[in-house]
Amino acid sequence: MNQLEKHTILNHNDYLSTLNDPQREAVLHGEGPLMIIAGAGSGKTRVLTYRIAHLIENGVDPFRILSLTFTNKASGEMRHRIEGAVGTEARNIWMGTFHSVFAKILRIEARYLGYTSDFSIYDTDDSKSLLRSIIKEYNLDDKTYKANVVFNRISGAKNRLVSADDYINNPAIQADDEAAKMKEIGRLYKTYATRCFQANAMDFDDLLFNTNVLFRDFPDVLYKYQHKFQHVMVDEFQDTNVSQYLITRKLSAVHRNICVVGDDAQSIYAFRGANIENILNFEKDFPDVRTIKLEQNYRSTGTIVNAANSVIARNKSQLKKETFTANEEGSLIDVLKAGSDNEEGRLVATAIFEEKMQKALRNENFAILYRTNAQSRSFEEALRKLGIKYRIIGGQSFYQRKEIKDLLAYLRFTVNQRDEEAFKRIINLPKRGIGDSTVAKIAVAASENDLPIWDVVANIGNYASGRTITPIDQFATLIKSFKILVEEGKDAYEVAAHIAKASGILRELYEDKTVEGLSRYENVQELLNGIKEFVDNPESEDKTLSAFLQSVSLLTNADEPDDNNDNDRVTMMTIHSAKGLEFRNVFIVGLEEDLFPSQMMLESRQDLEEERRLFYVAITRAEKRLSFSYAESRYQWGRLKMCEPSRFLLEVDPKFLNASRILHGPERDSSQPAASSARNLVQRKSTEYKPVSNVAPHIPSEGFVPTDTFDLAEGDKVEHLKFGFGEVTKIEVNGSDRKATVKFDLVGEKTLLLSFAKLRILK
DNA sequence: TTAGCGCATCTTTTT
DNA sequence: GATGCGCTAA
Repeated sequence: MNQLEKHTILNHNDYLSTLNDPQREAVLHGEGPLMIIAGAGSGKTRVLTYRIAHLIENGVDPFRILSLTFTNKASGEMRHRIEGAVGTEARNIWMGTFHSVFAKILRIEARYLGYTSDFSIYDTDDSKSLLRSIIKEYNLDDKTYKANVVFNRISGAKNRLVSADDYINNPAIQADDEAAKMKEIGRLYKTYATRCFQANAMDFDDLLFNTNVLFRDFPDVLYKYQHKFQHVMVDEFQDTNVSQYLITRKLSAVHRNICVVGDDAQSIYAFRGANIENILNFEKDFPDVRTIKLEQNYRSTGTIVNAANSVIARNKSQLKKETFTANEEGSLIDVLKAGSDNEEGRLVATAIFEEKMQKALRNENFAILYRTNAQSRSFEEALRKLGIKYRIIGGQSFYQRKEIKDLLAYLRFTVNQRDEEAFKRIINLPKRGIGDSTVAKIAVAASENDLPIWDVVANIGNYASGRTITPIDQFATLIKSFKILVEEGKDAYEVAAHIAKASGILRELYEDKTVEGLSRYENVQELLNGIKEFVDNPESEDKTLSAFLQSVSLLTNADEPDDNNDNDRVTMMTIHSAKGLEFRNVFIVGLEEDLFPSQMMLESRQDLEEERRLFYVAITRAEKRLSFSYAESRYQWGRLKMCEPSRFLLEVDPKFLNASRILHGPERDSSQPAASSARNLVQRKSTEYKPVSNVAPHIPSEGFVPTDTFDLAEGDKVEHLKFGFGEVTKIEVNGSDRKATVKFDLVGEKTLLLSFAKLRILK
């Protein structure tokens, strides 16, 4: 470290004086286990940053600090801030997400587990696609065995460290599956695991599962890392699952310097196996733990903090914690009520526009938070119309686009010819006349001769004859030529640029002159630029294609290629990805029953508490001003759905709501859903309906009537809040789905889901 | 045997 | 809005 850098180190007085007592105590805590229960906005990241800086100042080698987070965003932010405090030494800290850090370790130790260090990482799409083909091979009904469900069962098992054999031999699990009429899941799990292994591939859960196996079966390896990491820190501890917790516990068993930071009120990943119990178990596993609570909120106004507390207080399971703030009261929470999703978009966009003008704010001061990614559309359109720049985090991320995944599949297959999913993706791309049945034949030949698929492809002449031989042979030659580049030691960019051209991917996209084709071409170019950046970045020590793939497969939405110098944008994202962030003004939108709280969550887990914590997380993102919005109807799958306001609106203590300012825009909505493909437009035309205008705005002051159940019969006369008078022509009951077709005087026939419909029966 | 088209189906959240 | 599946023409 040079003199100048040393100068940037904060001295004790500088930073300690800015902390309150519990914060300072957490920073200065020396050896031994430490648990920090940190409420929202309590300066948690600052404490963690200073703590690490303090350790380094006191002589701890950065190489011997392991700091784990959940998102790339969070770890990038932390690294940046530590660098600000201690200089470039911060780069040496082992810091990253659980998945990226342990992927790195697995890559180093791969041979112990029978993998090579070039192993592929299957993303969720790869996993599901593999499962689909296994389900097909077993001739199981894909209606009962849905890839999604099977995948979730397997994932859940892995997160509890249940191997395929454990799964099959566990009577309780088997009884469970039997009850769900899916007793073959164990077999599917076993085959899935085998196929992943044969493909030299790990899925996301394997990265943690296999780390556990590595540390369990190879004490020497465990010993090495146990001694290496003198200090272990875990951020967002409430979101760790059993698998993650066991890894960190093992790693810190020698030095016992483990510091976990969490807030049980913000645990929102139970669906991924997160286990609040970990917080409770922690005190059992480390009886000498020092527990520090950070309860003062520095982020939000009094109104926001108190409103958040009024919501979370309804949860039964929680640790004792009193969050408070010394900040100003601030303004009340606005409630925006819209007639449709498009109008909701306009109301929010207008509110942003006006607030921006009045208070001279920047776009980046605003965030729109929603429960599901699909909700972003109406806000995009409205913001665009007002000329407000925005960015969307998440959703269909850059790395999930077809053209990107296609090129990445080529790169993956070049590095790892056993990667079955990559193979399936590229064997006939661009079209070279190798169809499904040919691929199936290759697979048969491979399993008959007990060889990897690639061995058959590379020597296709020995296994088949006929017309398909030529294109397969050409494909094999192509891949071999790519491999040679890698072996010659060319860097990731050189290889990738060559592959993009030689594979024909670029040419095919270039010839597609449609708007979509153009943007795909640009996306591929952008990926190549990204690879160039990776290669040119002095921080990446390993510039091989393999290293690039490892880093890129763990990137997701948070790490979109940046639009650089243009950061003044309104941010839109799901509440899940908003955790850890803060914005001056926040809009929580789509506050409708069954959307937020999500219907699925209520049906499958009966867990309203997690949804409520999610609401709590959303509220506490706001610094100065908070708005809620909901729509009375919204398009879903090309259909109009009637909505009830969310019960969560009622759970906020009304004294924090600005009920007098409930906004209601004019309903002159043509409600044309955005049509991206002509094909779907034709399909949608048949269900098109004419909107009705002028619904009397009703103000939810007293509360909302809970959804009624109706005893409808054909021939009943009904009144609908929005469509007027009508007569029921048909009733359909399909499981929990109850649909009524009603012929309205004004708008013709409508099919309504009864749970959503605002219907009144006329006697 | 492959490629292309129309149809049906399913939607939570993330690494 | 997106994706998989099955039918049909070449």
